[in-house]
Amino acid sequence: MALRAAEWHRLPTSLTELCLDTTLRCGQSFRWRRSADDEWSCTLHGRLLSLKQDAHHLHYRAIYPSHAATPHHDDTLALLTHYLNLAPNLARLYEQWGASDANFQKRAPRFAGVRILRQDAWEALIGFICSSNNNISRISAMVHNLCLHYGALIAHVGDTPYHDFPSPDSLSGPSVEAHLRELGFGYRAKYIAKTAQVVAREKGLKWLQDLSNPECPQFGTPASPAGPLLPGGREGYRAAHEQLLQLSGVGPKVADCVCLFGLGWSEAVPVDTHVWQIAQRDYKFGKGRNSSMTAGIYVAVGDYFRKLWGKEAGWAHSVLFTADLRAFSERLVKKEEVKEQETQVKLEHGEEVVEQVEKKEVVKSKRVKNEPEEEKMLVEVQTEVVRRSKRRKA
DNA sequence: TCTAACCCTGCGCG
DNA sequence: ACGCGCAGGGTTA
Repeated sequence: MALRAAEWHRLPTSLTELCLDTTLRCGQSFRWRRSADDEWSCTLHGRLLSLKQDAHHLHYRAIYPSHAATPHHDDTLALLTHYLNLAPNLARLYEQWGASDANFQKRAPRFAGVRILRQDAWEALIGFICSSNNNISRISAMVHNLCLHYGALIAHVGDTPYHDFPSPDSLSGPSVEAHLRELGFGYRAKYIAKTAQVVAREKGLKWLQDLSNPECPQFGTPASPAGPLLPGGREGYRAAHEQLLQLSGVGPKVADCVCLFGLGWSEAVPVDTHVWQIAQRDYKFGKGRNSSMTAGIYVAVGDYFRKLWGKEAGWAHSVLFTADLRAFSERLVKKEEVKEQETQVKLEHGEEVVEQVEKKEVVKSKRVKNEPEEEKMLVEVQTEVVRRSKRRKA
């Protein structure tokens, strides 16, 4: 029987609830590729998934490998709902974060629809090992190479082949490290090879998957409660983070990325140089010469944001992170000249500090060569802050 | 707790 | 043009 061309399906959604263009480019995942003008494709659970979006609908299509028959009961809708994490009401979450944080309220509107994906834990682990001291476009290229050389071919879009993400087993071979070095992975080659071996032979993939938040487990597993939120995060999150640190190439930041993007721990707040800069610029963390990102500071920043935003702190953090990405700099708030008067109250070193803040936003033009095709003037907003602080006893 | 070294690339500057 | 410094979603020893 002749194979029917894969059909497009659709489900209702708004750009406030899900913005594909932002969500798939914001650096939480590295495998989605543009397969057409407004179409994104990626292999997922043994099939090629393509997505596009208009104002009212998300359109999706699944293509299975030619040797595999299209399953009678296609679970693509369930997979998509799980992967895109469509259950939470995002507009409401944005409202909540904005209500407790004026900075979020100010920056988030241009970055609506950023959704935390529920990625496969193993994929997230390897992807974020690649992310150390690296940029998103090279990380994506590296992950793409991993799939090309070690993952099974799933399907083509036009002439472009799409491969699956490689299993721990297939990255455990004796020559993997040398090969990855040839492919330009640098020192990460060793981390990947070593971690693959440990997961494949020693700990097992189940070990990794069992670190998941039981409230939103890996695709296909039932949910159960995860316990109360503590200042440092729920107990299961703390445990997962600690376990991940055993792996080669996994430090605090990468472990938090895996927790947040691959294991469903929404309170995980990965603090990278970028977030650290945000914390210093917008949340009054120390800017002094000697305020480096120590382990203690790392925890303090995470705890601060968990207290500010609550259980979904990692999600809120991702929105602000996205707002600071160079790739999205054309969306920065553009104002001729704004003067604001705000009164902020916050805790610093156990003291309550009342600040009269005057902000002057100065528009600065800057040329960005990063995106050659859109060689246009991008607007960067620089905020000059004049503070008059008054301390009073708590 | 603090530093340098680590792979590789793209950008800005002299 | 070309070389150099520097940073890019850090981690390791």
